Amino acid sequence: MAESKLQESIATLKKAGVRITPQRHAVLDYLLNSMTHPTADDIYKALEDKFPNMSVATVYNNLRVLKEVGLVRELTYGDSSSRFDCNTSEHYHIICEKCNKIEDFHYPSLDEVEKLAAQVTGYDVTHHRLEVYGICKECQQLEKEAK
Amino acid sequence: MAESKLQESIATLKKAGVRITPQRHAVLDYLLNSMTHPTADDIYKALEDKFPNMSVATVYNNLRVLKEVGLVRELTYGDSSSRFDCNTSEHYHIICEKCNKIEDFHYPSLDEVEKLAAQVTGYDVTHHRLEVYGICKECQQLEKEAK
DNA sequence: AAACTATTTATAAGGATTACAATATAATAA
DNA sequence: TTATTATATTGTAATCCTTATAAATAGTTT
Repeated sequence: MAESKLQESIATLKKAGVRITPQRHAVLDYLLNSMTHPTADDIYKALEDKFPNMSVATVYNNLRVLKEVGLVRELTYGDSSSRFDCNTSEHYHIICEKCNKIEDFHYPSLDEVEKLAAQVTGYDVTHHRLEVYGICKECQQLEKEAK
Repeated sequence: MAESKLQESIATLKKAGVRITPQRHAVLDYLLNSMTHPTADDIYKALEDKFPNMSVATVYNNLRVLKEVGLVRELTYGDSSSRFDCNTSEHYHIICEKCNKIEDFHYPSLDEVEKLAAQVTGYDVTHHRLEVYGICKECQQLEKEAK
C-alpha cells in the first residue's frame, strides 16, 4: 500500500515534469513510510547511510519541490525547525506538550469553519489547519509513577 | 479602553513580581495597540524612535517575560519569524498566503473536537489551535488587476 | 548608603534555511 | 551513439532569527 502510494507520487512528479533522482526518490520514500513528522535534519540523517555524499541543501531542495507539487506539506510548530508531512489524506495533529510527539487523528473536515471564515473575512479560503495539544498516554503514565 | 487594558496588564505584571521598565512598558503598550500581529523586529523598529539605544535582545527578553505571565502569545506560522499577539480573548487566525498578513476571526470554540480527540487518542487535552489559510481581499484585487 | 537583584545593552554564537557557483547527471535531439 | 541542453546535486558561504553571555545600569531592600 505504501508501495502504491509511492507509485502514485512518482506519477504525479513525472506529470509535473520533475525528474526522479535517487536522492529525491529516497526523500519521498522516507516521508511516505515515516509515521513521525520528521525535520529536514531527521531526513538528512536517516539517508546518510544510503547517500553518504548527499548535501543538506539537497534535502531542502527536494522538500521544496515536493511541496510545490503538493505531495508534501510543511508544518511549523513552536520549535525551531519545520516538520514535513506527506499530504496524503486529510487529517489533524495532536501534539504532546511533554514529549513533543506528534500524532495523527481523524475528524470530519471542518468545512463549515472554512465557509464561515470566508464569509466573515472576504478571504478566498484554500485550506485550514488544526492542532490539538495535550499530554499523551505515556507521559500521563510517567507522571503518575513519579508521584 | 486600550488604556484600561494596559492598567490591567500592568497590575498582572506587578502581581507576578515583574518590574515595569520603560522598555517593557513600551513593548506591552505597542502590542496592546497594534491590531496586526507584529514580529519582534517590527516592535524593535517601531520603538526605535522612542528608545534609540534599545537592544533587540530587550525586545525578545520582554516578549518572553510577557509570555510567561500570560499576557502575550507567540504565533509560529509559516514564515520564518514568530509573531506576537496580545489579544487574550479566544479567537482564531486567518492568514493570507500572498502577503502573510494575519487577521483575527471569531468562531465558537471547537470544544467537541477537543472532546473527540481526547476520546480517540487518550490524550489529556489542554487546548487547540486552528488557522484558516487563503488569499485576502487586497491580494485578490491585485491579482485581478494584474490580468 | 550598601548590598542585592533584575534589566538592559552590545556583541557573539547558535541553529535552520537559502543562495551560489561548480560539477554531475539525466533527457532530448541530431 | 554522441552532442546538446536543461536540471539536480554538492559544498560552502551567507543570511536570518533567536538565544547566550558578560558587563553596565537601574531599581529594591535592608
